Amino acid sequence: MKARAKTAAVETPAEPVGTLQEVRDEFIAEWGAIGSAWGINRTMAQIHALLLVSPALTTDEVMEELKISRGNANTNLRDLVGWGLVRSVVRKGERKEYFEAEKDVWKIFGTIVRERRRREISPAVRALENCAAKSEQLRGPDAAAFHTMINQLAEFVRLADSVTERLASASQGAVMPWALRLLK
Amino acid sequence: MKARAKTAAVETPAEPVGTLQEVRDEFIAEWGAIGSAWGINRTMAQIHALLLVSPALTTDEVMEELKISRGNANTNLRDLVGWGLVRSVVRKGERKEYFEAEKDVWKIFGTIVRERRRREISPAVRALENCAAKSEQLRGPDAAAFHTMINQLAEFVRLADSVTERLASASQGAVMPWALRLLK
DNA sequence: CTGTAATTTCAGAATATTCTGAAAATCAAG
DNA sequence: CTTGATTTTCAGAATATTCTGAAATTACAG
Repeated sequence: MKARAKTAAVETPAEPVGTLQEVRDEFIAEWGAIGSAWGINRTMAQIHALLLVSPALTTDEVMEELKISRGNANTNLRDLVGWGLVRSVVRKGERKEYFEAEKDVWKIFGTIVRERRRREISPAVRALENCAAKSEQLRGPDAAAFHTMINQLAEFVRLADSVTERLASASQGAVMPWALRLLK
Repeated sequence: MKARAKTAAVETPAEPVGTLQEVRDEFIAEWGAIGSAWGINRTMAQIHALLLVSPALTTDEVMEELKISRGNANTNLRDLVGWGLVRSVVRKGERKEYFEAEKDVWKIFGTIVRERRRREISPAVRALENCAAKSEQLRGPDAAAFHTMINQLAEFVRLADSVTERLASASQGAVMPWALRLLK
């Protein structure tokens, strides 16, 4: 049960910082909070966190660790697979399905950016360009001001869309020097 | 009521694209949807959209346009002012307060990035660094793997934090060439 | 096939978020 | 002060989201 090194009990004179189990749980809770601040379902983010710091786990192990129902675990694991953040692996000779998270932070970042672009930015671009096109037809002073504003927004979001497209497909090696340049 | 150019009724042989009123409402609905996809309250995003394409409005005008209650309008207007996306202006001789949106898209972008960094990224950095520090103390093979993962995440998020800090305070003139370089 | 483990689905329950409307507080002019 | 316009607050209602648990389905070994 205890995931402590065997020597720990006899020394460690300083204040205890918590067991691996405790720090792991803290991380899972934090990552869940971070996820929900960014529009990702809290449980999904917690499962993701758990898998980031675990070997491949089964649905039952995830249920047990996070104390969640089978339906909840199944749905969110599927969603994570859908995002491309988790893959399911089958071990030969076993019926059960195991789930394993991608652990390369740059790949994780690329996947999230790509998915959010696809699901949220690109539709927004289309919607704004549609409004911009319609406002083009309108005449009158109010329409002119409206048209100007919409066009500025559309142009800006289009630029953001292009930038995220590049970011999503770039590798760490490509992004780092670029980030460092920005940081002076 | 009709915000159409006076000539429109006699020509416009092509299919009508909608009145200014209609396109404006479409834009407000779209911007609301975009906002909620990014973790911003839908009504807040709609009020923001309305103010983006309007002159300064009073609380009552916002209520009327969006068909929302006084409490709702007041709270969300205050939040927008808190974000720095809207300012309240007082006209001499009038008691009522008017609300006016910042209309420079680059300033809007900077404000949003700065606020999200302050409210969401920076706390995440602190939380992760806290976990990283605690995991440092732990011993054992499981702890080592855990520690490695947490450190990679912490380092990555720290980089993201720095980049957004720069982005938030940069002007259009500074960001554009940098974005264009990225786009080849 | 048959039996059983594993997975998926989904109606209703539990939670969380947002909104309303009216009362309370604030403010400024007289 | 007093009055009336304006703004703020917040309890309860309405809505939206997420979760549970068990039944239905699927998949596979024998």
